[in-house]
Amino acid sequence: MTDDLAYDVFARACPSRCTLEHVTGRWGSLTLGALYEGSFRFNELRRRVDGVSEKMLSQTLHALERDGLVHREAQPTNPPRVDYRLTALGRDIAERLIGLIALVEGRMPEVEAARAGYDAERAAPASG
Amino acid sequence: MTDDLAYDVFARACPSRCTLEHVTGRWGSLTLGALYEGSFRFNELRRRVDGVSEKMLSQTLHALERDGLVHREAQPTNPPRVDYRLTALGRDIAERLIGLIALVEGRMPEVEAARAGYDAERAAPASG
DNA sequence: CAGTATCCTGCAGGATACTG
DNA sequence: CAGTATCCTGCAGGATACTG
Repeated sequence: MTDDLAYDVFARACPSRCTLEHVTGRWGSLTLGALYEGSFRFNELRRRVDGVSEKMLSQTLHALERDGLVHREAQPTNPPRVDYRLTALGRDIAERLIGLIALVEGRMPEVEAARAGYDAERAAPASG
Repeated sequence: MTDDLAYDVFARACPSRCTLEHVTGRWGSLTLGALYEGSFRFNELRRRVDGVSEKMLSQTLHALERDGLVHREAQPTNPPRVDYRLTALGRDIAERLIGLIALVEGRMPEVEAARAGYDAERAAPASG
């Protein structure tokens, strides 16, 4: 049993914050985003979720499956075929998450401008 | 200069993902949530954002200020008084974030049920 | 293919002490 | 009060090897 305990420890400290972390976390959000596009097999997901390792994808999918956001369907063939897709709940949450991401992305010009201003102020503190 | 470089390094890898991480990250989300309630001073925020250390609150506020989500207003009195509040952009983003959180919290019964099912299946694999 | 098991490292972030 | 500077540690998460 890898570090399956990870979410147990987490679970102890969090009812919903835990799920939120699965949803908004680095790999969680990217995985939900990928699965919002459709159903995928493990290695398809690995390719879609840029930069994710086997271990982290596996861990992320387990967490999301346990939370009831992702459905895992395994065919007992050889070689095995496993498909992952969002549940209804997962789709609802992914939608909101994507909404938040879209909002932030749409406002990036403002963010970039703020950053430029902030940095400029630090570079030339005399002008204040 | 503490680890101010942290967000520079980040910034190199991310245009919007970086901001997203500030928004959805552990302290970022809690800080936005707290500031959505009103304007607060540094130590007021420390008390409201449960469990945050001085260092992390300072770092978080800097990141959010730089991104243009939080406005910092310092009075040059002695002792100093500094107030933090959301900008218009910060409010828009906080609203969406809170919407996501509310959705997840509202659906926690489903999540808990899914977890119970998942765990039960693991505990008694014979019943499958 | 779809994972799990081990080992290892960087860095988020806590604790503590200090400053204008 | 509102922070910054230093030091230190646990753990997220990568790399690699292995399995049904």
